[in-house]
Amino acid sequence: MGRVTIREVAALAGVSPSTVSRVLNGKDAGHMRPETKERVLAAIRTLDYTPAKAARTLRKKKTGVIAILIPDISNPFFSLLARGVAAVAFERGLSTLICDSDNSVEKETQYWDILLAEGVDGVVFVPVGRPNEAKVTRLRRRGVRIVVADRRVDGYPAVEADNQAGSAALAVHLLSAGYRRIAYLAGPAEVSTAADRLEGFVVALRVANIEPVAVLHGDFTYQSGYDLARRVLSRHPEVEALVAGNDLMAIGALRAAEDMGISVPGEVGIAGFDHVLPADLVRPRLTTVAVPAYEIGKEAMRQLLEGGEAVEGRVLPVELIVGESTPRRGGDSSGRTPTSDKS
Amino acid sequence: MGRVTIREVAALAGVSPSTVSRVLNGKDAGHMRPETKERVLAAIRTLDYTPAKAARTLRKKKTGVIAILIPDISNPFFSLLARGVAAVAFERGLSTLICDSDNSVEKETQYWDILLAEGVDGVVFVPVGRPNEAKVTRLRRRGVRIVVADRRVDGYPAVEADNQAGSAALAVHLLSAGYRRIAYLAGPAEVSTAADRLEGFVVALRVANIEPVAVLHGDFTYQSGYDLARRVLSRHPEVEALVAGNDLMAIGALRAAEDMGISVPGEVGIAGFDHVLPADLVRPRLTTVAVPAYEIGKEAMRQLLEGGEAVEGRVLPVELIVGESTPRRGGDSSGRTPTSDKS
DNA sequence: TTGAAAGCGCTAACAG
DNA sequence: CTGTTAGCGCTTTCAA
Repeated sequence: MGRVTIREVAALAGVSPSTVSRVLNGKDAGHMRPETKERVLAAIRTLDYTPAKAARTLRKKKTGVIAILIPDISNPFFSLLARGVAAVAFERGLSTLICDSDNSVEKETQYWDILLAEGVDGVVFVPVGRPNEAKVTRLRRRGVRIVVADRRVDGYPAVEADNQAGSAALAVHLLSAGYRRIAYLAGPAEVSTAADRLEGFVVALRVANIEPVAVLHGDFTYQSGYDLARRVLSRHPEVEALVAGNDLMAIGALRAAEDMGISVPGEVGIAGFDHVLPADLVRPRLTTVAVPAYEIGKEAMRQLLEGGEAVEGRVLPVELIVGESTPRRGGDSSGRTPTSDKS
Repeated sequence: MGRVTIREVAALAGVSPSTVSRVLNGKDAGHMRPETKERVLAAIRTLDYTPAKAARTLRKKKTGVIAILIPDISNPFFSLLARGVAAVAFERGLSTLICDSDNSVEKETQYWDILLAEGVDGVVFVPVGRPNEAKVTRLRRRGVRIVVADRRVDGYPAVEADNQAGSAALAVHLLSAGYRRIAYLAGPAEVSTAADRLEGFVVALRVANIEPVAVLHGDFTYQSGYDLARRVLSRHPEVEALVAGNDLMAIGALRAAEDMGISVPGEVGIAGFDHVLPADLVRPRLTTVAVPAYEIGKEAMRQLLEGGEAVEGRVLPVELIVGESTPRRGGDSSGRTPTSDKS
């Protein structure tokens, strides 16, 4: 029942605890008799010894724990990202602590205290909104490295997708498929990801001298996509395509159209962003932009390790996925006929 | 930069470290001068002191960390379950360590070593298959409580859904809707969840003197649902309904039928189990059984805390959700016409 | 090439 | 009611 300690191993091997420690830490490069080392290893095996992490941490002042602070682990995008972080951490022998802030800035703030007490060595951070500077600063002062993922926050190194380029590609695709009257259902204005996607899209349209029919802000949830789509579709019967800030909202929009008796893509085209699993399950298959969530996680973790003082962000490429939800439009640019608008 | 310690707090407050410790641990019930306590609290605030967890752990031999060991965090069912565990742990001031065994018994086994070193106080465990007894026993010997969730494993307390009852309800629904020729696409035979669902279903059919047309085993993934469905649909043109062991497999089956040009629910009905988000996004809406993943997580964590020696399982109720994928069948019981079978 | 000794920061007897 | 003392299990000088 009592834990096996390094002293017992030392005793069994007939050496001192320091020697055992050296073996454990690979500090035996060249200058240790292979025979001694072998005896220690044998003792470790017979006693089934595992070092106590707490003691080691206390001594070294490094926990070997990386925190992943994300808004919602049950969102497949974030869980993929988390897996990416964990994969790289695992390779390096680091543990990961997943902290789910539940889309609440308050809970997120609580977590900063916990992470401080926990003594994590680094944090991969996907903020819910504007992070609590004071709390975060306390960690940074203690030398904890923090990398922001999938967002940008001033003063922090960040790893994100090329949202602007993705949106631009999407816009070009829609334009060349014949869509002109387009409404944009954006994510929260204060999140850089949402803002970038919106801006990339609007700028690309502008090049063709087109303005969106409407721009509404939601919160990246299925429900907000549904609600905004209903609003737009009833107020703007002429709209030809709905572009959402992420896939979840796009799927919500799809259902809204369905519930209003508007056929997709027959009467209105729909596009999303992210390319998360649920989008694959939906019919018509969604036109979207694939964001490498797993890669973002891996890259963020690498940045954490390399710790170059570069506060610049790293931007990963995205890929346009053309589905069935935005087919080429016929010459008709009149939108739905008023009679089909049963808002 | 250097960490603030309990001694510095003590010095500033003009007391001994033990007194500070007492304040920190609420060991001041009645017998401490309020004034002293106030001074300590003030010192803590001015110095912005946070106790070092590692030191505390080393002393108390309790880490305050609960591990959640699950097969796949990007599966919405498990991430919901994990959130349930984390919610209860958070209330009690415990941290949670999410470990993703990636559907691999081997990685799961590795994790037992890590958890041992980490010194977790308890584990909520969703096994991939048959767990490595030896590794798990090491933890248990050291007093680590382990609760199995969403499964049963001999000798462990468990929290699971009433899979048999759910399957029975589903069977009754299908029978009364007029389905007779039913194939069952089960999960892995060695997982109790899959076995219970299958058994509950078959037993309920038997009451009506009916046997399944076929029973095939998959592995709970979308892909296996797809593959098994193709097989069944081409070999058994007479089949009227496909019942899958979980929603992911059911969605796979849906796509398989679609790809084979078989209409759902026109020619064949489909049902699943779990009622996870993606199932909501699919059309036709899936008939399924809602399993309270979040509640299972919460309850498992509670069991961990209560630690009653009850090795009995707690079984949570489920609810039949009737969707559009299994409408009442007309009198025709002839199945699809051979010509529509384009396997 | 190895051992002895001194803590890391905290808590828990045991005194007073 | 509060202080003193002795470690928890490990790593790391410093000596040998």
